[in-house]
Amino acid sequence: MLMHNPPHPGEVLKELCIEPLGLTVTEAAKGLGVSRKTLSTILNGKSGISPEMAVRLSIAFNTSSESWLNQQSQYDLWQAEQHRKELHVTRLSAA
Amino acid sequence: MLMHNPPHPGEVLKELCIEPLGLTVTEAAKGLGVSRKTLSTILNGKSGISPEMAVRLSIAFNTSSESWLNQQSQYDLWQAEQHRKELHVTRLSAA
DNA sequence: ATACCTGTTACGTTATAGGTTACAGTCTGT
DNA sequence: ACAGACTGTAACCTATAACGTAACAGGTAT
Repeated sequence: MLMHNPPHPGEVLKELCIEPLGLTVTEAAKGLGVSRKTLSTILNGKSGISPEMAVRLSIAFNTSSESWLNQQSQYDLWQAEQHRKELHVTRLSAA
Repeated sequence: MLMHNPPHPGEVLKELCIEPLGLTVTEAAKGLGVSRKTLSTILNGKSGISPEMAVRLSIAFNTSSESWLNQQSQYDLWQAEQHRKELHVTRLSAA
């Protein structure tokens, strides 16, 4: 289980890829083959990185698609773990 | 990038958790706090393991939620990678 | 000031996880 | 043998989220 709130992958994308290369949202979106809106919502943490988007990012930035999707998974999982106590789940053992 | 088609997480869940413990779908669903249908569709590969479901599984089977969600990510990513060629993405470098 | 480009928001579409309910098959107990 | 309870699954509906198109507000340059 993770200890600290992982950053939203869109934040990482912005700081590690978009800004260092001096790319605008428009340019990056065009390169990724998505609308400006789609990229914008990701960068602002409004939506997550889908599996297909992870592949797009891997092509555009020559990275691994796994790293992008794993970041998203860690983020989603941390959110879900916050409600662990509220889930009515019982330990399961041999019937 | 993964080389081989990863199994659907539901298949793993069935073979590693449900069947070894001799649990029925009904019993397991009750323990997990979800409907029989929800568990059934997962076991049959009709739906994936959501972040919340990963946490449920981690509680019920005393495992890590990460392992479940990562399995799902690997599965989803492999599907997305199959269409890598069809995505119109261009390499992005400094503007 | 007028035209263009920026990023973002509003709206509609589509896909999917989830619950409730209904169904078909399989036991079990009279 | 059959009535009842249980099994897993399918049908139907709802909620959430990713995506595109189009409209918007804020700049900048001509």
